[in-house]
Amino acid sequence: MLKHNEYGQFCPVAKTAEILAVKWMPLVIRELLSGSFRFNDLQRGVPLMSPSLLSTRLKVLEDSGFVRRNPAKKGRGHEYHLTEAGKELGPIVEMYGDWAQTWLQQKIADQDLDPSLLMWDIRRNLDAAHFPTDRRASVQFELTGAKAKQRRWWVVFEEGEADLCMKDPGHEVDLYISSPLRALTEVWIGKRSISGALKSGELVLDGPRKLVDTFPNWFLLSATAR
Amino acid sequence: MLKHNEYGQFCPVAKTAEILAVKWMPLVIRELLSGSFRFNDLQRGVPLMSPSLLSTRLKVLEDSGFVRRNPAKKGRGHEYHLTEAGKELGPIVEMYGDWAQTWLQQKIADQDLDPSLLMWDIRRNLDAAHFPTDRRASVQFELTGAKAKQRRWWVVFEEGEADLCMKDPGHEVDLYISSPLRALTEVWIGKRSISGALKSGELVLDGPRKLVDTFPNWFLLSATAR
DNA sequence: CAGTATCCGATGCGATACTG
DNA sequence: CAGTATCGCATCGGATACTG
Repeated sequence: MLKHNEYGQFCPVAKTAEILAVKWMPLVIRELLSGSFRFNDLQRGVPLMSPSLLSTRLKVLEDSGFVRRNPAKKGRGHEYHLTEAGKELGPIVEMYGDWAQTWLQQKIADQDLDPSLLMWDIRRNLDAAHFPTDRRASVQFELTGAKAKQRRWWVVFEEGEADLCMKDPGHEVDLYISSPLRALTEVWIGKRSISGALKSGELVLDGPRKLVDTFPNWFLLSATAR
Repeated sequence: MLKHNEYGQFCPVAKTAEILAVKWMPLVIRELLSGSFRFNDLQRGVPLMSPSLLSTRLKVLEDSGFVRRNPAKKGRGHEYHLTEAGKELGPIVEMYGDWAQTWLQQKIADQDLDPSLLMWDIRRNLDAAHFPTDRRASVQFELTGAKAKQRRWWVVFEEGEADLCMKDPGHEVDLYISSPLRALTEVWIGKRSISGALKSGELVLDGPRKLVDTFPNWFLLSATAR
């Protein structure tokens, strides 16, 4: 008997669809490709997916040989890594991004705006190596228009790492960044330019010249925007 | 409220997944890409999909602007054609095929063998222009091992067209082709070579030299095999 | 923290029948 | 021929709670 995700066709397209044309699956793979390998990190990339469902999806990928699950090097739990076959799904997922970027230029829906998802994405792509300081430094984001609890975020650069906090870590802030949630999201995914957002006054950078001017060097945009 | 195929994410990958990560959708698009544009023809490519579901999928594609539906030029009903945006899904679907071809080399399951799907695919890729005859010609396929009712097929070449019949059209047969269903399927999708299948004696061509020798010229393999 | 187990409701989708 | 309408069950998947 045919399982629910099977098509009963020998066509290779159908075989791939049995893996990819399943709810959440492309997003799980996107997360794995983007370098998250702990369960909790993966979850942050798909916050609306229940943990049990994420677990079963990962199991399918593991059983099919596209993900390898190993005991975590540090801490408890496991690490999930794409196998070579799994990594080869990368170009497909990238094309998803490119295609949407080209052909779905409609406005981002309000319900798709998500401060924590945005900040998590941003943090992952910050280039700490190009952040012009050698001591610890702190950047505060303020997403105007977001709910109070998700309005302020702090990124702490330290020893080449960038950590994201939802609570004020208490350090002195070196750079203040303020923007409406929508504007920063649109910049992030490449729908509008940094310079345009600055000119319009929506995106505001407040801090020492050195940090403001180098902003585009260490604030990297999403993969599809680049 | 989020609809069932939506993810609530601004990420372009998620936006494409809302279209493509839906059951049957990649196969419907594959059919549209491969040149079927009548409802019935589309159905022949996804025989296990119910017509009502095919209908709703087509409607989604139409409403999203990836398919255009026009009154049929001949006969009743409509023609479904991909828009430019829809056609741009072609490379993605092709990569599905390539990826499976590279990474899913497991044996074709028995339940995936389907004589009518195979013959329909084959017919669509026959190159009538390279079939070496100027009058009407007839080729009989015998799929040994298939159920009696799907065992024999006839292709009639006439005026540069190739027609597929499940019933003996009564013409004199110019070329007899015989093969186990599995062997012909594997040749078709590129898992094994024509010459290998001939040498092993599984694929047998019986007819005038001219037709036998030119077989690879007009019997074209699936897109992913090429 | 890193997942699993359980529950239950919504709905996706397959089957069948029907209609212009 | 070219689809639509209806029905009903299976299952998908979201929510919650729980455990090592």
